[in-house]
Amino acid sequence: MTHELAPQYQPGDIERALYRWWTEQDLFTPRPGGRPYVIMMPPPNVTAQLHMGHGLNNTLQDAVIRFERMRGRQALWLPGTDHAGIATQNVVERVLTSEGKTRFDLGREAFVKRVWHHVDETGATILEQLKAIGASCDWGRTYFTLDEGLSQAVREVFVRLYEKDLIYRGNYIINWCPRCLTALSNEEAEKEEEDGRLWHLRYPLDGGGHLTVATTRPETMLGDTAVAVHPSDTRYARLVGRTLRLPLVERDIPIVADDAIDPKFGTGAVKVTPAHDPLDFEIGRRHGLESLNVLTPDAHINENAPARFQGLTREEARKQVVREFEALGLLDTVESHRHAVGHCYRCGTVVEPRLSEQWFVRMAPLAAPALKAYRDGDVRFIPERRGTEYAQWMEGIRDWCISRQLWWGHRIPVWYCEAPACGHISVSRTDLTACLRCGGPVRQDEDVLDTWFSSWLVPFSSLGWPAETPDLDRFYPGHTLVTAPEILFFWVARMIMAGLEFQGQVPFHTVYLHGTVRDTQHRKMSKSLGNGIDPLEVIERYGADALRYTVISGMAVGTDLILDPADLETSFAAGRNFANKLWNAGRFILGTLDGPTRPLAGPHANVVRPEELTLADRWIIARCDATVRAATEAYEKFRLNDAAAAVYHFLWSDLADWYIEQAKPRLYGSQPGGDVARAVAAQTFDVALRLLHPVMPFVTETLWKRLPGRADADSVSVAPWPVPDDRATDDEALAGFAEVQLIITSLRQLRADAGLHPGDKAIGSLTTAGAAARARIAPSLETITRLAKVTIDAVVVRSGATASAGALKTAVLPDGIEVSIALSAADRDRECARLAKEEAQLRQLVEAQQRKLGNEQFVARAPAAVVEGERQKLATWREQADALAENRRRMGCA
RNA sequence: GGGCGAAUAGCUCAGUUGGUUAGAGCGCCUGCCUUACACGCAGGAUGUCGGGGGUUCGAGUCCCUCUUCGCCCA
Repeated sequence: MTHELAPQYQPGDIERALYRWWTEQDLFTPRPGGRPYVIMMPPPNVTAQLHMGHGLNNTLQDAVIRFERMRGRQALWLPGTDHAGIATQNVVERVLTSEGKTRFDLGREAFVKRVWHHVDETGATILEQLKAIGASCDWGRTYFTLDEGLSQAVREVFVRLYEKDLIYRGNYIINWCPRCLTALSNEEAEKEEEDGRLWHLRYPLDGGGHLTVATTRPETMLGDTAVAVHPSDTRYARLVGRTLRLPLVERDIPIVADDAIDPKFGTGAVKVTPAHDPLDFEIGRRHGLESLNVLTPDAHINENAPARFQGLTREEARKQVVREFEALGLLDTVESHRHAVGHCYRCGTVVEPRLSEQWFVRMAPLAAPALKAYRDGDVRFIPERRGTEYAQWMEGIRDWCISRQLWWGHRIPVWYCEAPACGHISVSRTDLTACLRCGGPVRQDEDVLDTWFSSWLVPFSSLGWPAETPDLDRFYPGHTLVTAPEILFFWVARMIMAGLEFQGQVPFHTVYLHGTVRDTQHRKMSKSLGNGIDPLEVIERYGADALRYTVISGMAVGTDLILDPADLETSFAAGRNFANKLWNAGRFILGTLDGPTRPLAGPHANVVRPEELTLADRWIIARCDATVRAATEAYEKFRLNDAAAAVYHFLWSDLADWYIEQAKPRLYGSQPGGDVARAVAAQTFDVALRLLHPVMPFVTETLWKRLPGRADADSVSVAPWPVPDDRATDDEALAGFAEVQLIITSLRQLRADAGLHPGDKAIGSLTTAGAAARARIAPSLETITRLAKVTIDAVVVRSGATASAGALKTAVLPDGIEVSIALSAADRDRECARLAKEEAQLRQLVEAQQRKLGNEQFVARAPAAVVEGERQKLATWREQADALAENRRRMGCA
């Protein structure tokens, strides 16, 4: 069997074939039986290419779903793709630009056709790429947000909300991207702190003098229709109601008093531009001011401004306005000023607040139940603090601008009557050709809906809603959502609202928001910075398991994942090395087996009886059981890094470094008890493979399938999850083998300190203070001498007379155990110095401990068990220190 | 401006309700191709737990304060 396995694990040979086998066996379709467990994949953009963010997000989801699948749940991980309105339209428009065309050259119909063509060609790419990392999705249920059914869901929701008066159309200030030429929601305009300036501009008063206003955006003064001050501001009280002459434009504008003005900001007098600022818009409404739009959709000055400004960009206009104020002597001071500026989340362009007619969702009625669900504990966040962000957002909820001036997406299901006297607005689940009121000709709204307006429905639209399907019945509500914190408001919060509104239940109970992938300078990985890592390249070089291990072990709850794009070796070698270690441990264990092993438990005739187990057997079984408990608890708490670390330590340190090495003579076959050692090795390895499978599915499956007794169709991905076994708990074995390990390690230290060549056997001795310790350790003498490469004849109870004098290098262990190796005379002085140093360290500890125990307060107030523990420590250290002193005396140290 | 979080070895992070001599992985140093693995084995070095103050018998852990960094909202 062994000859089939190469000495080094070659993931490339194995992964692709194994993934195909998994899907052929249909292992990722929910298996009837257990309770459902559903994870909705955050649908990637249909045109996206896999990046580390996807790699991280989907690895975490896969680990969770594989864990639950093995625990016997009907595990559904539902994949899909998002049509991503702006992003996808941008992609295709860029292609057109390279052909020297615009979407307007093609016209709407041809353009949309072109986008579909592009999506059909490239759409499946990212899902195919997810297969490379091992994603165990149910591909048979894959959806696309523009599919017929999901589009029907969008219409259903639009109509229902409209009929409940939760969708309305209105003229408001929205965030406008002058590059994408569309409205954005508040969430899509990302605020960033920037160094700007505050210009103080003088506006002449009628009848002489002037009023100074402060602004961060001088160019908007072209659209000013008032200046506002706070009503209680005594500096300006007498000016309210008077008129100013707006410079450059030469328009008369009033001075109004409004509570919204902050008297402490700037001069306390604020220019009011209702068409270009949300606050100013409200002020304008209250005072009946005109809203004068001075910008074109692509942010150039329009015909409402004086001719010399028309056609300038907003940046050019700003300079020009400031120049002219300066020339007129109307520029007061200019100070630097930090402020938040909105940027388009798709293209980064500075957004323009713009007065425009759009469709909105009235959010307050939807937010109230969503907030209550959180407060009631129906939905929880990991880490918890994200919940407070969620609650804050819900409390300050603002209406959602859902119309987009794009062509790619769900067209708004609204038809305007063109009959002159009617003007009715028809909203419909089906396409209309006639007005619902008068039967006259209709024209459909030109705009499409925000992509998130379909994403927020995914937890049920992907299951067939609005149709009543078995899937909806079976898989709604789901359980866990694993996603990035960036889309907490965009997506997660809105899904909760939609779930409550349309299904009456939250769509999932746990939201795990993981960190962000960053480079070593803690910058977010991005295409534009060029600091990204290509997951497919990592998989090519290190294997999918290595990628997954690195990502999971670096991803503690609440932290970011730091990777070095310039040094993949540093980031990913650990995972590759671990896979290889596992491979070789498996290679060795499998090589020792020539058939099924004896069972360790159960009502079998050939079951291994407890008295057949050696100390090492009992120890590894107990360690294995402890690892089952630790790993299971960690997975349950989404502490996947802890789960990975627990199994890593068990496999590498406990099983490979200690158990296999200890058991080698028995495993090789010639020694008695070989069948027991083989049974213990094979079965603890089996458990470890199952525990690790959610993290490293490929290598674990490959090895697990080769264990004896497996049928061809068996897969670890649906093997039962290991359960803790109280009979395996064995504190005596844990302590007993730990003592043996300490003795071996101490002897190795003595060897290394003495500069012995690793190949040479040292002459040593092992003494105890009493007979009990001697009896305990004696059975492990073979293990000790073999693993420490020391010749020791017997464990001896020390007495004054037997204390050996001369050039011995000695280590003093707890419980009166001393180990020694023979030392050449030349090394004696060095050894004396080392002993003196060690003793001094112990004496310090003893002193500190005596102070602690001499403190009456401590003895009186600390729990008795703690005090007793501290007494034990003092005794041990004192004993060790005394023994070291005795050694120095024996060796004749100065 | 409001709210929240973080600061522990060179790096990335653990450290559960205060109670071993503060740990792991990687990196580093030394010696080894010991027939599963050099993607390995054995050994080693490294921390005023961000600064200051306080509570306590006892503080990396709790409280206050300062500094720095990050996140969310305005």
